[in-house]
This record gives sequence, structure tokens and C-alpha cells, in this order.
Amino acid sequence: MKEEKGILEARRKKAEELEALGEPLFPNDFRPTDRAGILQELYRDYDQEALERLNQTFKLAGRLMARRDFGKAVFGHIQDQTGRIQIFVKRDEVGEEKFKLFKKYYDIGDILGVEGPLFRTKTGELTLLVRDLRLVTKAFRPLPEKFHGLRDTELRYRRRYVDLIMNPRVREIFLTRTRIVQYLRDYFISNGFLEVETPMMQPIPGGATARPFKTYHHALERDLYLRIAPELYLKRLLVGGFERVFELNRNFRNEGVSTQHNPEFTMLEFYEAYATHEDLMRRTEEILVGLAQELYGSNRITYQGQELDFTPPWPRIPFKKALLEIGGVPEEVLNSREKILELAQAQGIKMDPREPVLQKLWAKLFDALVEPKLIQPTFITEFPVEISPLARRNEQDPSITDRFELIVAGREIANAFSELNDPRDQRARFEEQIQKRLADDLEVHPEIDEDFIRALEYGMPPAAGEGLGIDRIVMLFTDAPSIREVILFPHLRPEA
RNA sequence: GGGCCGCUAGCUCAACUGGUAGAGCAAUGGACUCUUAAUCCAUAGGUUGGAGGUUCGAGUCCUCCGCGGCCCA
Repeated sequence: MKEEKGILEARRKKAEELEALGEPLFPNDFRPTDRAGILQELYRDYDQEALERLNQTFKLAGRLMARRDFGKAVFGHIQDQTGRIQIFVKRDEVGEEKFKLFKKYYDIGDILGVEGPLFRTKTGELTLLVRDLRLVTKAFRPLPEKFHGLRDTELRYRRRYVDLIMNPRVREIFLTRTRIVQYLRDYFISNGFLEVETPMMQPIPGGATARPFKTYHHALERDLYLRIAPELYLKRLLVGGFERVFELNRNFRNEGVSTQHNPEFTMLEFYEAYATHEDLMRRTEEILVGLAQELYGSNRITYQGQELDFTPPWPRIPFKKALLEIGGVPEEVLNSREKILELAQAQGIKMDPREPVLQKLWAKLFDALVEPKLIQPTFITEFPVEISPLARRNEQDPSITDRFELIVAGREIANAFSELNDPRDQRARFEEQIQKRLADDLEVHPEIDEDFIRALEYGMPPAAGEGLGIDRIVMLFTDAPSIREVILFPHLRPEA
């Protein structure tokens, strides 16, 4: 057994003493009827007299966060999901025996059940005068320091439960995350979209270019991959006759972990039959403005010190034009592999010189030179067909696609296009992708998803689809600099 | 992947050019019936992220490693 250090040992010993006195440490028969934050709100404007007239007692459970001991009376604060409220425990109110238990055996960090009327202290704070109290859950570990709380970033992520106890701002971020997810779900449901669930484990990972996680199904004796995107399955549903569908769930990509990337992240993908990417641009504007209004009552929000204005319409800039004018890449460079590689070298942009697809090099330039400069919401359109294997070709110019990406604050927030529904072209694009694939490229799967082609052969209605990066949207609307601040349990390397 | 910064008591942080590792909060014992970072007295608490090295002597200097953060790409 691991040797325990002073404080842990003391707490354990104390708990065992309490247990020996016949007090259960983890009872489950206390039923609170009130909550701290609700009481604060309800009785905010009640003065002492009004509270007395109420002539009512309240019952709540919460974690003891602080105590101030005066001998025969103790002030404390208890905290539940909704907030905090001060409690006043007096010997004369709770009786000698319970008072002694409280003073000697209950610690900061314990969850207590308390009962009594509300009053106002001399300083005017709404306070529960405790008539009865008991231990609901004994804490065997001490909380962090009351004033500074838990600051160490690493510890905050590794022990998010402590982070949530100590830092109200963190609770707020995750409450906002839930509101955002609920808003989006409501939006799509009320616009006639069906929420569906498609496979997380796929025999052929598709719908994006990314290195997948691989696993193995023993009974089937086959490899399976955690999905990198749900796209190909959602399109099968369009074939099946569901005309508006969405899925809001996790994707997995086997890439680095950092403040901007988590190996599992949340994506909302939606597909709309008989719509085009133009329609989706308008929808995207509507959705983000709606969120800004819902959360802040304004089209403008502040992100990391800069103001973002979501008032539509947002600029639409063709991909190539953005490279030339925003990225400052000269036209003659774009058409020469050698010159691109030269430029990349000079600017320290990482590129594989063996990469056979010129447009993939363009994409690298775009990520490095254009994306970071786009702060206000901007649609980039007309992506080259070579890097858009699932998007419909533009009718006038078959070298580009009817696709857009939404960039906000230098980050890709959404990716959408009118869907390619010609099975012949789709097969040709997949074949092209595999043919041009470098032998050690783990981001392009070397097999064609034949069943997906077969589905297209049955006829997929014309449609447009979009993926919204939920973590990034939450970052924007909670002013979070790191993806780790908006994911409850972000992946970190194993503890040192 | 590269550069820089950090890792010291449960938590938040000190410790000059290398010279006996400290404080506040938390804890323990005590005083106190309107405090809110309560106050006052006392006590205890450490393999300084890990492994090597230099030195009479290392938290401090050097090397390697681990984890995190920031910046670059």
C-alpha cells in the first residue's frame, strides 16, 4: 500500500474516528429541496424583515468551501451546482453534539446537508441560519488553497474535477458549451433535420484526409478504424431518402496533441438535399449570428482582445485570389512546384518535396500565409478540385469546386460544399487520389469505399453538406485561447 | 519538429554571485457567538519532476530524460 503523507493520513484517521462514532461517511438519504444560486436569486431583494416574515426553512446540500471559526459560532460557505451561499452554524442553534461534530470532524471539501431559515448578517449577506446539519460525503483529500485556487494548467486538466470545484469561470465555459450544443441541436431540429447516428468504427475511413486510429475486431477478424468524419455515411442516408440529416458527435484523428488539436474532437455535420453551397453560406451566417445573439445579445463578440463582427453578409473570397492577394504569393510562383518549394523553404513552411499534387502545396501555403490573417468571418470559395475529392465541380470551371471554408480568428470553423453525386466522377476522383498517393502517406486510405460508390449509383439527390467544428466555435464564444479549455478531459501525455 | 520559460510542503509562491530550503493559505492543538483571504497564540509538514555529473558543498552550474506553457513553423 502506498505510504500516505501527513494531510491525507490525518483526514483518513479523522474519518475513521467519525465512522466509529456511528456517523456514516457516505450516506445517501439526504434530499435537498433548495439550491444555493436559486436562493440567492430568489431572495436578492429581501431585507432582514422580509426574510423573517417568510417564516420558512430551506434544505440544501453542498460542498463546504470555507469556514471562519468564532468558538461557539462558525461562518462558512457551501457550494452546489448553482452557486454559493453563506451558512452560519451556532452551537445554540444546532445543539452541543452536532456543533462538536461539525467543528471537530467536518472539513473544508466535505459535502454537507444543511437546513434552516434565511437571514441577513450585519454586513447584509444572505445567509442560512443552520438549525440542522449532517455530513453527506466525507472528503479524503484537501482542496487547493482558497484564495488562489488551482492555477497550475497541467493540474487543472489532469484533475478537472478539482478545477470545476475551484474555478467558477471553468464551470461557466462548460455551461456555455452545453448551451451552444443545445442551440445548434434545436436549430437543426426546428429546421426539419433528422438527428442520426452513424458508425464510429468504419472498415474504410473516409470523408476527410487524416491519419486514422486503427483497431481490430476479433470476431470479424478485420481491421476497423475510428472515424475521421461521418460524411460518407450521412450521404448514404441522402440516398436512402432522408433529405435533411445531421450528426453531432466525435471524430478521431491520429495526430499530435496540442493547445489547438485534441485527438478526439466534436463535429456537427449536416446535409441538405436540393440545396447548394450558396444556401449553406447563408445558413452558416444565420447560425453564428443566432449564437452570438443567443449568448451575448449582439452580433459582435470579443475574442482574445479582438472584436469579431458576425453581421452578414461575410466576404466571399476565391481560394486562388486569397493566395495571391492576402497570402502575397506571386502568380508565377503558384504554377511552379520549384518556386513554391523555394518560397516554403524561405518562409519555413513545412512541405514534402515529393508531393505530386500541386494543389496540395497550395493548401499548405494557404494554411500558413492566408488563414492566420483572416480574423473577421470570411468565406473562402472555389477550392481546387484536386483537394476537394467529395465536392461538386463548378459548372463553368471544372477545375474548381462549389465549396467554401469559413475562417474566423485565423482558424477554420466550417467546411462545406455542394455534394458530388455523379458516381463516375466520384470513382475517378478516388482513383486519382490513390494513384497520386505517396507510399508512406497515412492520410489517404489506399482502398476505395466501393459501397459508397454503389450507393451513389442508386442516385443521391443533389445536396449540400457542411461540417462545423464545435470545439472551435465554443472557443470563439467563450474567449478560450486553447482547445483544452473547452474540452472537459483533454488528452495529455501520461503523467510524469 | 525548433526556440524560450516553468516544475520547490496538499495549494499559491520565495530562496542574491553555489553555503543550514522559507512564507501565506490548508492541516494539527488552543482563544474567540456577525465573519467573509476573519483575527490571535502555538505545532507539525520537504528525496526541490527524474537520472547522472562538476564541487569541500547543488534548489541554484553542466548533460540527458519526463511533463506542461508560450512563441516559431
